[in-house]
Amino acid sequence: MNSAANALLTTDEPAETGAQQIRDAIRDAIVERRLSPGTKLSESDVGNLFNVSRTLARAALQALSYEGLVSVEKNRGAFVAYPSPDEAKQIFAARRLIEPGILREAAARITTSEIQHLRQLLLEESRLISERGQTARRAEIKASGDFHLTLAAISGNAIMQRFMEELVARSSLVIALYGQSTISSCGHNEHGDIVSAIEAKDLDHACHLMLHHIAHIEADLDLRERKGQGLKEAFDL
Amino acid sequence: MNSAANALLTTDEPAETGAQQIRDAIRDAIVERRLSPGTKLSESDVGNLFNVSRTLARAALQALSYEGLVSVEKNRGAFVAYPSPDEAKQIFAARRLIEPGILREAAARITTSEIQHLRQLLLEESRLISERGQTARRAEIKASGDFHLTLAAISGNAIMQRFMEELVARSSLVIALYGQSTISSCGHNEHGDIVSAIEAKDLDHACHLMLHHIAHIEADLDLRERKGQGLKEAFDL
DNA sequence: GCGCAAGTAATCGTATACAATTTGACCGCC
DNA sequence: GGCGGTCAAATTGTATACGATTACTTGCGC
Repeated sequence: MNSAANALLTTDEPAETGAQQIRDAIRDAIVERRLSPGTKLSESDVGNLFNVSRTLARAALQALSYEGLVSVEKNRGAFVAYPSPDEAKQIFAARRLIEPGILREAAARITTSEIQHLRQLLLEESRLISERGQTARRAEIKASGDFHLTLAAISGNAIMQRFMEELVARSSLVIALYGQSTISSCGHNEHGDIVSAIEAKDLDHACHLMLHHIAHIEADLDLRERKGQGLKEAFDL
Repeated sequence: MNSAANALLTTDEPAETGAQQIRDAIRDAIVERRLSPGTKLSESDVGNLFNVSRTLARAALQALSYEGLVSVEKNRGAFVAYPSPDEAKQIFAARRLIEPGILREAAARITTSEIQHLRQLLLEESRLISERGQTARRAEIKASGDFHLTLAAISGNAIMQRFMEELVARSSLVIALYGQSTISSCGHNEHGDIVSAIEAKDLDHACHLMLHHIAHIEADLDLRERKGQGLKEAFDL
């Protein structure tokens, strides 16, 4: 749940308009890899699944297409996005470009209670890593992303926060497609090191660690054209 | 027209699906300040205006709300976004954070023909500045933004390009609301200086100029709560 | 005259219905 | 047997219709 992260400073409007709930549900499913890239998301099917009309299903899918999580092809349907290696590179290039800036901004505004909150997240994350089971894996994936999102939230810039939400979500897709090792966050807890550097007010070091962290994630990818880059829909299930 | 900018490397799908055409039309109107912040955009009115059903009008407005150009209020309607001073600060903070990175990326990949293209844009821009008339003013606003967008396009990162499109569009709204001097781009052609710095391969200087350029735009704003921040809809036309 | 309340008009939220396009299959023809 | 065309099924694109919520107005009571 990123509700923990959002609880910090997002202005939540409890009355969500149906379509948004569906959008969030599908997004969670994609980010947690319950939906594989390339999966067809028919408007009718989505509507039936959530017991709403095609109108709402369509709206939700359109919304997800704006975030780059699903690609809608004219008169053909919506599919869970299947990022190309080039797109993957762009996603991580964008993160390398953005995250140091967010980190600096966040470090300048961070309070002791927020640091505690971050440490809490890290604890939860490491607990999930040690745990077994698919649900734990999914929770871990989400927790790993929540660290970066929380940092963005602390930075106080809602726009950058939204950009990061998109980038983190799409990163999850890329890792699902091209990741090699079982899990994204490698052995050492690089997140913890970053927090420590922030706490020590060593921003340059923190940024350095962040860049390395992103590089490590990217290094775990095998970014080669999958067999059937163009005919990916062949087995879209 | 940013078609000139897009012509560089965006993959355009000529068959746009109705709603997108409307979205683009409204976005252009907002960016060119033919629509004032706070203006009500009723779904029915938009639909009638473009001779389409409310369905498409609604889709277009939803899309624009994702870009932050219109704000839809539940059961009340859609309005041209009325960015608060705080939002305005966040928009420019985001630009300061992002644009240097884009600049570096673009400078690393730029070709001589692209430099020529940029110079062409600058020429067109300065021509518009010297010209009189409202249409020239609107074209100038667009041209000023197109410089930044073209730079993003040259960077080769479609994601960052999209982020910049949103930021530039929203900047236009902010300037419309809080701008003091007649036009955003101040006296000296800072854009030209940036291109020169790029051409000279002096990236640090180019970034420096870019940051100053953004600062200059921001310095021209009077970011104080407008009278009636809350009752802005009182005279929404 | 002012404040409050109920009714009414307008607008959005959602569902359903119809039209257009694509896909896959079947059948005849070469 | 392979190839091309035509037809049917499925899916999306768009429009219309109905229900719900909000804002406005009108009228009554004070």
